[in-house]
Amino acid sequence: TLDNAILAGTNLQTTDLSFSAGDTVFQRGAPAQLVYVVSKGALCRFRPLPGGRRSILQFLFAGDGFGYEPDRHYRDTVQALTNVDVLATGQKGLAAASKAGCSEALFAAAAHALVVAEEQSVFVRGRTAAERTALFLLEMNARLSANRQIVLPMSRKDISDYLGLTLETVSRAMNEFRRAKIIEIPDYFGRRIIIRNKARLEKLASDASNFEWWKR
Amino acid sequence: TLDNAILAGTNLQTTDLSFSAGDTVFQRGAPAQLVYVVSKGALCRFRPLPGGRRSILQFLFAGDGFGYEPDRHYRDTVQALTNVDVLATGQKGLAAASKAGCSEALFAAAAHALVVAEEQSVFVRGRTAAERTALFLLEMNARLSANRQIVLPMSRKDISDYLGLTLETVSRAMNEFRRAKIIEIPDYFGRRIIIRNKARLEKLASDASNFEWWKR
DNA sequence: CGTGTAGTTGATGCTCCTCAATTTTTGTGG
DNA sequence: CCACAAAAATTGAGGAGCATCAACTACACG
Repeated sequence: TLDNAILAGTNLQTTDLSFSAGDTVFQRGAPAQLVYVVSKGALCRFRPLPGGRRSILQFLFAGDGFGYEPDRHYRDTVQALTNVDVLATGQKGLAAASKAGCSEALFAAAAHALVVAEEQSVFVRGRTAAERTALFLLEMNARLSANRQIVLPMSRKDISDYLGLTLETVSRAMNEFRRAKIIEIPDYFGRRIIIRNKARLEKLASDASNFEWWKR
Repeated sequence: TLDNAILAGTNLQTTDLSFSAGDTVFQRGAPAQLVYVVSKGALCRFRPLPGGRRSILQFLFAGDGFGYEPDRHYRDTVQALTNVDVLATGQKGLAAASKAGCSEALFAAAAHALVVAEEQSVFVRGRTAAERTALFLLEMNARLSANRQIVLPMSRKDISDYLGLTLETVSRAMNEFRRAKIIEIPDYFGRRIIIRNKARLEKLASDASNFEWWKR
């Protein structure tokens, strides 16, 4: 949301770009040249960890911005989960623009992004696998539900790297929800999900203090 | 560090305040009226969790700022760990000051605070108890070591709430370090600590990608 | 039809949490 | 200064939860 404000406040020249599923938009450590906004599709922003694991910090959907860095280099890697269209513009112009007029809005956006990041770090702690999975489903429901069903753009491994679990544990948690009639997973290829009992899901996720931190 | 910049950029009237060990400076949910900077002593900023547990987001030492909120209410509780002196000023004047001149510096500070929060959330994940404890000791070493020894102002419980572990696990980890001659714990509860083998501590903490994220 | 991929399911073990007892240090009152 | 209680830390035994390893199933692709 910080990146959104940065792009919104500018009337700079932008470029349309497309990536295929699996493409890397940029890698951690590369010189930070562009700032992006998602037009269509889904991506993830992550940090590679020792041992072939990843820590996924954020899933990115239409309207989400990414790629702004206070320093010269990208701190995370961003990869496309599906085919995506993005809007990009250079960082150099942005620095000038921020000095110009819209720095008040920029500060508000940065402060808000900080709040979101802290809330997220609170909620990952000390929670059980079921609680985190329930929270994840509610978050995805809020962001990409269409006529009462969710189509997850990410694999079980992606979810597990986001929640700090293994893909087996995520799979088990989801199928326990299914057996308990809380959700439905129509296809065997388990990406389409229908929430049957949102109240119970919220109860599971609750205890987790504020389970609505992702609402902007 | 966000709060620091906010106070640094202002020439507002400030008040000196003192708190005793254990005092609550403000509670989550209370109307946010003041912004603070620590002059002397140590505090912690935390979120109460269901089950009598806490998630400690930050330990605060001399020079650290806290209490700035984009919204009307404090999102966390802040408690004094030792006797502390703080400097405080009202938030109303700050809003005006930020609109005036120093918003560029404010944005930079907010963006930097965001980076720190994200780095921290990465490092809490997926690490073992020993890795986290090693990281904690290195962080405290960087922040409050005096002639080669650290005097921790916080209890084992505080540390465990910061690292997302139990106090027993923290105690065990520390004493394993002691047995392995990595650190020394002479006396005075377990609060005085001398690092004997910093290299090995860093090796333990490493794997944890960037183990120096706390250096401003 | 095979091959590859993503997901599910099961068995086993390790790490850390829980509960409980003991030791060490601090503080208080005689 | 010493005895006593309270607080903080250490240590141990047992158990819960998740990771790991491994097999198996359904679907997609040529």
